[in-house]
Amino acid sequence: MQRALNIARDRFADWYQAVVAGADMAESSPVRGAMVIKPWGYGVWEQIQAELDRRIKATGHENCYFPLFIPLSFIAKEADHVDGFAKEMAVVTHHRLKMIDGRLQPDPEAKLEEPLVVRPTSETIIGDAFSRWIRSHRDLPLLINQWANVVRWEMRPRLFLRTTEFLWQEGHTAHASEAEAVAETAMALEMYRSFAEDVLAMPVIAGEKPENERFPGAVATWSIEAMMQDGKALQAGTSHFLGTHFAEAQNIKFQDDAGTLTLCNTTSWGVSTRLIGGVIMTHGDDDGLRLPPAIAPRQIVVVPMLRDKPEDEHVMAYCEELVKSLSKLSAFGQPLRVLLDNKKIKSAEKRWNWVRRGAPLILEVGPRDAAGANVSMMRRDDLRDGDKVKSVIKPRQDFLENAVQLLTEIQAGLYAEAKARLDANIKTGITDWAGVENYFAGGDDDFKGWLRISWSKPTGDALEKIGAQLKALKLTIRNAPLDQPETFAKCLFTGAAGVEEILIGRAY
RNA sequence: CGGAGCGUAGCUCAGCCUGGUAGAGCAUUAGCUUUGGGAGCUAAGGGCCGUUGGUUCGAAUCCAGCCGCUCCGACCA
Repeated sequence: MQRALNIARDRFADWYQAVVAGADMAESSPVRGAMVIKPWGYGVWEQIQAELDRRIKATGHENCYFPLFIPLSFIAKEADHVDGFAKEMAVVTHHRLKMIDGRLQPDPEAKLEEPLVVRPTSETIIGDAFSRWIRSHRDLPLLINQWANVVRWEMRPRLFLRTTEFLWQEGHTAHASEAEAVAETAMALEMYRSFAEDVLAMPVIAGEKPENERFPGAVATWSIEAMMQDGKALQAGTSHFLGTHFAEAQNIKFQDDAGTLTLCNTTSWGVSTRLIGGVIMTHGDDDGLRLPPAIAPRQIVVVPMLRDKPEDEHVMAYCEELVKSLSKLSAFGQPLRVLLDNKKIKSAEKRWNWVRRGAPLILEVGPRDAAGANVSMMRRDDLRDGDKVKSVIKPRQDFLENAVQLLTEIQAGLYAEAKARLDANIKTGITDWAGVENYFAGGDDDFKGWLRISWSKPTGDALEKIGAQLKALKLTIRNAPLDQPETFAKCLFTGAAGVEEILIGRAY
């Protein structure tokens, strides 16, 4: 059968790259690990930004912008933070180039007194501002967000999933009490969960990261974890309770109503362009991407079937009117995003381009459709009947009346499909290490999903040991889901009394 | 940074083992045909065969270095 892609999901890594390329979302750049995000990929990011930004503002946060460059000394202030990020830092050491021996290179005369790091995250530079902005309990809570790019010098980049430079949103807040800060962290986590599920149609498990997977410098880290179609986990968003660690390091203090100088409790939380990788690996199929309508830059694409004949004019006029009528409608609280694809390329090619890009609804309109007031409709979420492409002829008026409902159905359908996969592939009931080994035996390519097991939540060296044990099977602890039972089986690792259930699995 | 594989036309790749004038399909351009859907025929354009050096009368092909990409590890949103 002829597919829109020439690689199927059984070669998942190759398939992923084929989808990104086929959907024309991004490409690698001359700089290793840094990607060019192309209009269709960036369009998805703009939808993510727009909707998440609404939610961030609705919960009382304000947007700011902090510098890309951070004085090296700032990073050095929080010891764990240094440990976590030192190995992946881009550093600016000079401010001028000079031609020396015929080669353009940094001018030794123009060496910076203090090197600047390119932000890998902004806790330190925002903390510095917080220490100046906060004086009184009346300045709290301070709720800030920024949309920015960050740089982490990663070893093995993968488009969208792990790039040297990536785009994200980072929330940073300061609070008068620990309880308030923890509540803020929970709020952000819940915002991410609902955003992932309702907007990206990507079901996730929200929970707390174990001690050894925490953000460097955090007291506690929570995450949402999504299951990709190869069974691996993708950490899709994080929320960190930083306690007073950064407040201590950066002197973020306030006078309470009794006049006592007190350290703030701070939080930070973020999601990145990685979400786009998650959407691809959650919803893509062997014909390319399938975009949830809520984030599709174009939800309906109209492809006129032109043949350089006089009736083309009528077809175009009909299509223009159709697009105009559709554009008056609203779905997911926003005006419908409709495109008339009038590029001067072959119609058949247009169709397959939109299939690969994952436009939720593709309408083909030929002379006979135009004459009969019909449209030929393809649903990207339900493209084929066996090997054949399902193209359904519908009266134009019916389509207009049902378009919004249809998009809502597609959104729900993609979620339901992914949710069923997630639920079916979290295995419970394994109670000893031999069972884990046995379950994850066999090839890396086998679909395994995750295990939900009980443990005694060891810390320190005991936890390190478990980490190493898991690592031998390429497993990690993903998180301890928020939703916990009343009673627990014995700890799978130690045999001690269980106190918590955790998810383990392979991850990106 | 370690292990494996790969760099040949815009794209996907063959040719390399066994050295002897640079190939195919798709895409592009032109003409004709076709017209409910990824069309057919004919013709044309398009290559420092990643890069530097070595071996050789002769290198896409053999050898070495370098650069880049992909996969597997270590790192990670």
